Amino acid sequence: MSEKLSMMDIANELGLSTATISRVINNKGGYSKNTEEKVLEYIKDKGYTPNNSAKCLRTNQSSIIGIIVPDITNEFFAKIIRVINNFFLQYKYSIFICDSNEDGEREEKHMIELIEKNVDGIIYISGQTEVRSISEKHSIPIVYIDRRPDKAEILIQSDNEMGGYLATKELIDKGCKRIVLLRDERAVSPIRNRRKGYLRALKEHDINYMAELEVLTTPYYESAKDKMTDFYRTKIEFDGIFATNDMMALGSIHSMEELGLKVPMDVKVVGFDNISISSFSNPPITTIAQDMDKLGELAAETLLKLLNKETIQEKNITVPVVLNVRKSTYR
Amino acid sequence: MSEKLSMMDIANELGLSTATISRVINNKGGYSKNTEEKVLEYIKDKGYTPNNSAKCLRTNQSSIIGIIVPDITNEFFAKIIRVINNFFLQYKYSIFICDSNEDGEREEKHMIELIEKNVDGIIYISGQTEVRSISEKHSIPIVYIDRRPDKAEILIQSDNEMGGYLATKELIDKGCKRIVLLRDERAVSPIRNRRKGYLRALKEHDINYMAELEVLTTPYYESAKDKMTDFYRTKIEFDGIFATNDMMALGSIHSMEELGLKVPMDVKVVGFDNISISSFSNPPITTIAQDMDKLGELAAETLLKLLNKETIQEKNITVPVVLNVRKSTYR
DNA sequence: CTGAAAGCGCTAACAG
DNA sequence: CTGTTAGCGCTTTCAG
Repeated sequence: MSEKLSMMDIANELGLSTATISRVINNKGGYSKNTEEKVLEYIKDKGYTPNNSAKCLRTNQSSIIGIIVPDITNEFFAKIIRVINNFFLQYKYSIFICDSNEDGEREEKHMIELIEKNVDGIIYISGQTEVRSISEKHSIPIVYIDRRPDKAEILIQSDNEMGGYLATKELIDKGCKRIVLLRDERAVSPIRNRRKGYLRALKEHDINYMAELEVLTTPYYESAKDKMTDFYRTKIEFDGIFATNDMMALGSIHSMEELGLKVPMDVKVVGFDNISISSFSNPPITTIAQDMDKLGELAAETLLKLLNKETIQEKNITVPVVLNVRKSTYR
Repeated sequence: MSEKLSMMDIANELGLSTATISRVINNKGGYSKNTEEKVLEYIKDKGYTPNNSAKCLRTNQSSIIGIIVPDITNEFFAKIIRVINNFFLQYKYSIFICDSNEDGEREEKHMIELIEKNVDGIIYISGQTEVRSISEKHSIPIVYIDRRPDKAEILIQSDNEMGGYLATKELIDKGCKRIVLLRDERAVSPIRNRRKGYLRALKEHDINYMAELEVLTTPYYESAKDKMTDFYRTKIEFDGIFATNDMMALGSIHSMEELGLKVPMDVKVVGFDNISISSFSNPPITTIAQDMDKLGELAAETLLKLLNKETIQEKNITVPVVLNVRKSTYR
């Protein structure tokens, strides 16, 4: 209880100066074994904790890393956060998580918040197509994951093109000829690249791209389901669906089932992300697995290098993806 | 770029004092319309952001709320975080999230971290049975959610007893006589209470409690699945399973299926939490829905009251739960 | 090995 | 309506 202890209190109590206390706490050396013990013991006994604000004000180093994510509720992002958190824990950095709720305005507010908090660096997973320039006025190291804003300096992302390719190829290999691309309507870079992979796979197998097979939706279960139901009613023929994320894939599967079609017999489906639902659903969904651990780890490592003023040669790191074949594409 | 602007810079540039700048920024009144405009414009133009460390050092108010959660990757906790975050956003508080990874030691470290950061208050979802006493040495308002540590002052929790009761009653109503309690092996308070509800439902329906029908496991999919498979091999008869969370329920369903039993025909299953997987799995799982929104909201409101030095009469708030009947308990 | 003292950026009491 | 000033708790330079 009572008031929080300060170094001054300790110094007075022990007949030392704050300088010495500070030295011991940060073990900078230059004090006797005896003083060290005295100080350490006192601290432990009374439960002293340094005042981070004062420290930060003085040193201009907060030892805090900010992370901006579009949706903390999304397992994909939550996993990345966890990895980053674990990584920085060893280096005595704290993580400040900002959930932007897929809202661009809020992202900017969080950006300001992070600057006010004097964070030493930022890992930025943007929900937006373009990131505004606040960051330019302040020279904080930023590493981007997944979404590429126009002026991203350093970007870690999955090999989305390859993912799109593998997903589409899987459908083609399993006999699909008319493959719906059920995609996030936002033209963010991962989606653009997945689409490129889709196109490449079609081309390689001499299947013509048909614009009417491209269905746009917000990236959620409900809207994907509704959109596929609408699409089905247009009577445009199709025998496969490549959805740009797993929740959308699941939505499309449930839509098919409600319409009386069987997955994978009548329609085959591939998703993207490999969130846990994809393996627990019925049928389990064939999907492109992103390596969240690697994504987070690389972002963290890169940011750490930046913080240590090391130079980064690879400003654009791509993490491989893997096709997980499950029941939704069985023959 | 360049160095961060300070109030001093602005004051010099505009021929004012830092006091005036400060007053304008915090709109404390007592300045001319003219100065106000000048200052505000300058700030906007140059992109000044106050230094939170300095402010905090001076005022002893960080405007930060700390949240300690056992697992950020768990949808249940993620949803609560989101609600709390949204709530405090309106009140100009930032949220500092600490993921303890269900690790007691780390919880304590986070506690210290939060104190160092001078957080104004803490919302604490502990993974541990008992919370150590660090918090006692520092008088920070704490609101607990879900898990009750021994000395919790203020606790917000679901009506776990009722949940256990409703879950068990549902199984009994659907004809089950020998109901397995597949429970988290840790004796944390929500689990104890769910168990109490289980016992009450049995008693009310004149079914004897049988210790051999109580199966303990860690609260994850894999271990629950394995434990149920082991249990099945003991040949102890059972026709229903009440699992204390949804992932465990799902694990038990998959175990049953691998063993050749049909859910809900041969065995009926009820889970707890109502995470999204429970509605997307096959079969969809009957479960007890916790009201995460309410839980988070109440915790946030209560903490805010504490911060404003209002007195709390209700130190123990219970949030109702609801039974969601789905396919896993159809007759 | 240790201490004195300045100063990080801000707020608030006081003075005008 | 505005300025002066002290000081929050810490680190660091300089002096001893």
